[in-house]
Amino acid sequence: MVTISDVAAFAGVGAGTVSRVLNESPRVRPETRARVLAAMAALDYRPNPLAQRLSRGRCQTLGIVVPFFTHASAVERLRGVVAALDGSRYDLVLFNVETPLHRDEHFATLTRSGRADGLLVMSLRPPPGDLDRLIAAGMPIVLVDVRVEGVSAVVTDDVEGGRLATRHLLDLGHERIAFLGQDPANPFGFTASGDRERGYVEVLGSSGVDRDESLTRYGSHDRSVAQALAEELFSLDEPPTAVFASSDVQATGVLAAARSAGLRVPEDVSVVGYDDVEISAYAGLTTVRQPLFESGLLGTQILLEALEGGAVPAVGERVLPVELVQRTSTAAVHRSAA
Amino acid sequence: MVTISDVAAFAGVGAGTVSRVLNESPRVRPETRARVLAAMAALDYRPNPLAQRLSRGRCQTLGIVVPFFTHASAVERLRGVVAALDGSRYDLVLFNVETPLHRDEHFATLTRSGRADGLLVMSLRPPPGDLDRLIAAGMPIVLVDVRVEGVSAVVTDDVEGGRLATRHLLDLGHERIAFLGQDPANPFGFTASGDRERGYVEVLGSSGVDRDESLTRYGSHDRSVAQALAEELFSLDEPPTAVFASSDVQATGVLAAARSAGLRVPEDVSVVGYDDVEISAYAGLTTVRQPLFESGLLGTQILLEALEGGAVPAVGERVLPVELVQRTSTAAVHRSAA
DNA sequence: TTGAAAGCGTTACCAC
DNA sequence: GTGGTAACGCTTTCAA
Repeated sequence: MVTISDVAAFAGVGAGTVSRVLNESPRVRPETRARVLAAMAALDYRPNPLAQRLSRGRCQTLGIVVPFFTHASAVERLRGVVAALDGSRYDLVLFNVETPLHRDEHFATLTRSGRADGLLVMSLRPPPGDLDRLIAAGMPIVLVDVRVEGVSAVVTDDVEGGRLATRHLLDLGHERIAFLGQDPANPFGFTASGDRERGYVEVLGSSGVDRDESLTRYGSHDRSVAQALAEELFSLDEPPTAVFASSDVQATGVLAAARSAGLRVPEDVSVVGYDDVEISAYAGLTTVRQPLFESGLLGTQILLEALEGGAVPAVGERVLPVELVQRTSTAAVHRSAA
Repeated sequence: MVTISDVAAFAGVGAGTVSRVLNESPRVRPETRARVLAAMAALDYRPNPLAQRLSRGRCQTLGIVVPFFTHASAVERLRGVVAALDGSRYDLVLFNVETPLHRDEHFATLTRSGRADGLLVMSLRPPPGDLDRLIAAGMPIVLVDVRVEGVSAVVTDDVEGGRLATRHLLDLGHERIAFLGQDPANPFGFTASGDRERGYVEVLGSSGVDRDESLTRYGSHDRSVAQALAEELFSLDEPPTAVFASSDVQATGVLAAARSAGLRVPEDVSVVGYDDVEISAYAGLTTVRQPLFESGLLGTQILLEALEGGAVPAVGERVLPVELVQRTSTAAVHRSAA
């Protein structure tokens, strides 16, 4: 393994000079630089990243904490992260979270800094103690899809998204609109589904439509779970004429349930999803689009800026827009059915 | 920042002893250990990973090189990788590849070792020069979904997969079977699609069915591209009665094309995919299942073993099984249509 | 069993 | 401009 002092000896200079050449310092005479470069080439020298990192006190790494990274929406966000990192000198290390214990373990190890120079946290609230420790240690942190007082974040307005979906269904004449989402009291403290539900409840209320609590179902993010819940809804004495699912994956579960119940979409039942992931266009799903890719991209860019700037980033919140994307899973309510 | 010598001073021992406690060496008297542990707790000491890595000469990191990591099949493999890494002390750093240039850049930086202690390479052939350099440097490497002489690999038999799909369609009485896949002369040198095509050609031949070259279409992995290609096929004077697509994503494009051409699946046309990703069950797609999750898991386990063992791993090839999964997108050919 | 000290390969400060 | 030389914080060898 050829080291910096080998190069220095070969070129007849000091190690410091080689380092300066390496780091493109202007304080090196051109001829010296040339000699050093020649030596590096001759010896096929590669600086040892480990030594650089220790010496600089930075590990050239961005940590991404993401729950259920295989979910379509998470993958889409990660795509944005990777795009933002492309061409930068930072490595991306992935911390997947499937359980609250997982989350705590990751944050515990991350507070022993040196594993990441900056942190992008998706959808989940870091444990307060660890968060304080990280902030105190000067670790730049950007949140995506979750907000915490005093931390920069890229978010969307989930309540508004819930309103958009519900208003769309009301406009089509639906009144028996089911909501299928995640229990607001989930172990991770995810708030997105609950916020969308709030938008749904709010719009129902302001439209003078009584909310029928029996049309609300909570379950995990699995398609199969959503399908089972939707089958329950469809077998009610007075089934819903429309279902608002708080994610597209769940919405496809609803579509599958409709199919197995012999219901036509959108003739017999309308379905609205949330996210607009890749599968949604294929499924013809009307949905609320949130800019997933952009959220990952922007969050990472903010983080990189903070890292380059050196200073602690100004805390700020960027709100990305949501919009309704109309496809073929929604239509005017079929009055005779009701 | 509290360091190892702070702890040593506090506990009244040498730094070496603290290190031994840290690394669970048995050569520490219990009472000494207790004193050191107390000191660490009192000072809230966290070892600096950067220093540990430099000193040990290992960076506790696994590099994963993966083309198009957002593709469903890649995500599923990554899920296996993450599962295998869960609980290990290794970080996962992700190198996404979208272009041949991308690939070369990643391998070039990786050869300056110190960014990863081991490498898992998916689906693509490392540039020979870099590969030799990496192997010479003693970097453990495991390939998944690709084989290179002299390197450990986890693979499946894609030719056999192609045979399974084709035989299934022949058994159903189809003879005009289209193949929709990737150009064997693609810039990455991906071979999976080409191998599946070989299986297809082979079985057609051995069954005495003439292969109609006009029923072969090549395109990128996008659903929309596959859909367009399938639309071409369906508008032929003598359209195919079945399509074998070399991935499930492409197969769903075929399904969409059938839908837009007014063809019923499977009554008018049968479709077989490949991979068995999550969406396939939802789409009711008959497909050739390959163990994606398992391939990532096993590849990573082999890599970890090599890393723990210290020695260069024995070069070996693990072949995972493929199987036909029958769903509702295939049926006996409708003779009257032909 | 333990302490002292020599690495690990850079960077960065301080003279010259 | 450049060389010499402390750091950086840990692991590990060598004595004791």
